[in-house]
Amino acid sequence: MRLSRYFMPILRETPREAEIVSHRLMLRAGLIRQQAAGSFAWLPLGLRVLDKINRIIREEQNRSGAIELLMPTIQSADLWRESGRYEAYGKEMLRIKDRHERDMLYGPTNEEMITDIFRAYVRSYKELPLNLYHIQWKFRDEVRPRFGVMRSREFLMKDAYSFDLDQAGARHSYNKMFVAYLRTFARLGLKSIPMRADTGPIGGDLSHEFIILASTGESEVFCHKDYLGFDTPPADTDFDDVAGLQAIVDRWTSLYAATSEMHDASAFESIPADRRMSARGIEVGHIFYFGTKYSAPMKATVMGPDGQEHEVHMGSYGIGPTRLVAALIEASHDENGIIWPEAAAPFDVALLNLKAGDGATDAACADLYTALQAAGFDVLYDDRDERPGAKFATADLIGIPWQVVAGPKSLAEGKVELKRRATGERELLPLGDVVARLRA
RNA sequence: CGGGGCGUAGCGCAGUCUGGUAGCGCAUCUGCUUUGGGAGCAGAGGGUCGCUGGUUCAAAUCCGGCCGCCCCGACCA
Repeated sequence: MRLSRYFMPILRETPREAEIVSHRLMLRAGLIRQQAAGSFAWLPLGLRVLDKINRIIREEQNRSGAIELLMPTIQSADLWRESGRYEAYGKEMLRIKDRHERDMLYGPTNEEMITDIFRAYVRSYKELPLNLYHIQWKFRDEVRPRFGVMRSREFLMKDAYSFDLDQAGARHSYNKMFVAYLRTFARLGLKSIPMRADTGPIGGDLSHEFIILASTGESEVFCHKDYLGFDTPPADTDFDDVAGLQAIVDRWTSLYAATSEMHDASAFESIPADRRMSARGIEVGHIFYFGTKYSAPMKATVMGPDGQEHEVHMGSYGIGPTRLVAALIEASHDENGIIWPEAAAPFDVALLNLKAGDGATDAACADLYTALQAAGFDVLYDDRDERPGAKFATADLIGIPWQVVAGPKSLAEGKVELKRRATGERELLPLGDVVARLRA
């Protein structure tokens, strides 16, 4: 993409409304624009990041056996009356009437609707297990939206819903998502730690929040330091291996880890002092098992091998992609701007033409641009007629992992400079070596 | 929902206390010079001062009502 033809409205100064670093940087780098309290337009650069995140989420959901569909944002109140939540859900639910005065709502979540879809088609235990997910906009009318997309009213959510014949099956479904989440966050360059979460009236141990560590995180977390060294389950993990998955989950839940709400000081104190870690974190995922909470009132049943109808055991599993964008920035930035992990970066390489308009420099950049694209890299080519300083500042701000800097000075020797955004390391290398170096 | 704060040019701000014809920086446009860490000079354009009543000869400024946004707390992915 040629920057001169792109739409990337960066801000030199920080808008007043932004307090936390991710919000400031998202506005400055032209990722989002606020349209109302807790409601944001995703500008081209931000949308690229969101798409990258969604792609990884999809790959890992699919790998675990979950199946994607897409449900509407506007739902009928009738379904929610069936589950009893139309009355139970508070003012966070945005209630709407259509032209016929029918009660509608903008979905804050989709348990009722997915249960309706399930019960309409699934009759037999032989069709289980089943896990259906979608990535769809949600709306929760928060009393006080804040921190940009970290806590907005409209937000994107990947929500998956599992259906099983019994609790043992549901546990395995839960474990699949548990492992898929570990892999998803790891691929985004994040260290996530599953922490026991409140299971509400259901009880049991099947609810975890996935927390990533960031010094500016919203909540205080306490955990055993050894989690930092745990390996991520590999790509070839067998999701049908019940015992194997359980072993992974057991390991990842074997040590103490809790947010302040679930914190047990005495349990924490029993960890050797040098293994204790208290830090700040951001919740990026939440999974839980809730049994027959919806299948019972909504009569979602299947015929079991015993010839009896069984209410299915369900679980739901959420990740907030829009919130993840902010979380990535909170976890990775410096005073100059964003530092994207390669997997989520809007572009792979920023190509800086330090003297646009100069024949030799333009020609060298054009060649590099073509070669990098041919090699499969997403390249943002800064071909604007700007001073070098402005280009460096822009590239640092938007956080593209690699900068290829081409100016008359180095080109005179047939070389360009390669800078790694994360570390600031620079190296001079011959024009022809750039593609190979980036591939390494 | 309780407490606090802020609405003046695209962005960041001054001006409000003490009423008197709306200003600064950045950005934008034109021209020239410049080109390895947010350039210089010269010129230009851009504002119903959030909205609405009122007081006054006169309101960004004083008074009332409303709207929007932000921060802290309670609540949440």
